[in-house]
Amino acid sequence: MKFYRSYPAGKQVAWRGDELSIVASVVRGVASLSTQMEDGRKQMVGLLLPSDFYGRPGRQRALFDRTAATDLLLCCFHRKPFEAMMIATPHVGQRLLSMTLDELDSARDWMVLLGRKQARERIASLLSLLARRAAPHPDGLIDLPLTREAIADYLGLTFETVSRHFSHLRRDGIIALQTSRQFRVLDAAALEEATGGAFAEEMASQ
Amino acid sequence: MKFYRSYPAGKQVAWRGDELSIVASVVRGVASLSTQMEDGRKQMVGLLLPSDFYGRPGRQRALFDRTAATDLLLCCFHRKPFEAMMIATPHVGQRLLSMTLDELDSARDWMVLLGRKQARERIASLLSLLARRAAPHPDGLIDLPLTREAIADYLGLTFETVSRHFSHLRRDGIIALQTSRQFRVLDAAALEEATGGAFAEEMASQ
DNA sequence: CGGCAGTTTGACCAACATCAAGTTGGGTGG
DNA sequence: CCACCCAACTTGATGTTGGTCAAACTGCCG
Repeated sequence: MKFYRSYPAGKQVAWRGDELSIVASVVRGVASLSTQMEDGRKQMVGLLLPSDFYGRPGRQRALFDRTAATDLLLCCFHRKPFEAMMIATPHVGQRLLSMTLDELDSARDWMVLLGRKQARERIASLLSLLARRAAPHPDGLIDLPLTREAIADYLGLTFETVSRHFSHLRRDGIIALQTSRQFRVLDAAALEEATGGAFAEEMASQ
Repeated sequence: MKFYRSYPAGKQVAWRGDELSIVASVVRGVASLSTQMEDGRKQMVGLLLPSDFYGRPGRQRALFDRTAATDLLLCCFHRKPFEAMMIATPHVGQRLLSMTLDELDSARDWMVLLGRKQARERIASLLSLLARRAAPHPDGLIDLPLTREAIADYLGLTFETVSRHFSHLRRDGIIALQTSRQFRVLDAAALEEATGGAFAEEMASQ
């Protein structure tokens, strides 16, 4: 019933409007959810890191594009049997409800970022998020699983603005860039300060 | 087990961090979910219209402020017994999961609006949303349940920008403003055009 | 050694924010 | 009943942030 699928970095996993025949959870790698407007403007609406779930029990068609941001390994279930299992074993549904509510809170946090934060704050927020969620290498180096363009699409900016503010944060001594895709936090307090305020979600467990 | 509570327009129903002892659904009126950053920047992250549910089964504390945008009537349940009922009758949980997934899709649509749409498109999108969801008066007049400032907080703009673009849409013959809190759609096609693209959510049922 | 995608940086520009007057309209008290 | 008040709204002048356009740089792959 359970099976694995892998996708190379950059590969589109599913398109908006596709039949949603499977649900899945991320085992390794990073996937993104995004939409594109007719004129090409693009907005990422979710970033799926290892352990995150993706799927829409009870829905026929995908509303957003799914892309493998890095090499990606998914643990998949066919949707129909999964839905049957949800009905048979209620606590699966309860667990899924709880995860969905958390995702909703994250989405709302992101709305604050997109609606009110400045470019520098948005980038600091993303770096802070990655520093918390991504497993750092032993030397404190953290992989950036996204290109400048993908970051821009996530933060509602252009890739030029993203690049500029990476440079600013580097010049300010807050982060160091090893390559353009790996960074290190030099001054965690200053980074936190630069985010413009914690996410509401972080208070959830308190 | 079920009881009703009403609040006058403008009244804060609950604050971020409050004990979440009840869950509720909106019977009449409009409520908003919002956060405020330390420096006062405010972002609304959800608008609750009649029939919408609010509450977080399984969560202790509210992460967002809740305010009555208009006079508001809520149908409330104490959280603990409600949670017990969810466990006892699984289809309540399934229904709630489905509603939460829809809300997540709406939130993601709003992220596109906040991240990528221009001021005029944001306002057209909100008017289009209200035209679809709010019951119009027999003569096609639609109530605006929000002040310019609340609209600005929802759309990630300032109230001046909101006011200016209302005027533009009026001058363009797309809408008419009866008072500043009631409008009529004069050219539905042009309004749709001005939104910059449909919400993904609208495709859900297809 | 190209070639090319991804990135950086600069110069300029446009959209929206900010600051600053006015205007409207409903409500209150004289 | 009118005068006043005040919050909500409108409109204008100016400033700032981030977008756009353009050019060069890096590093990886064939």
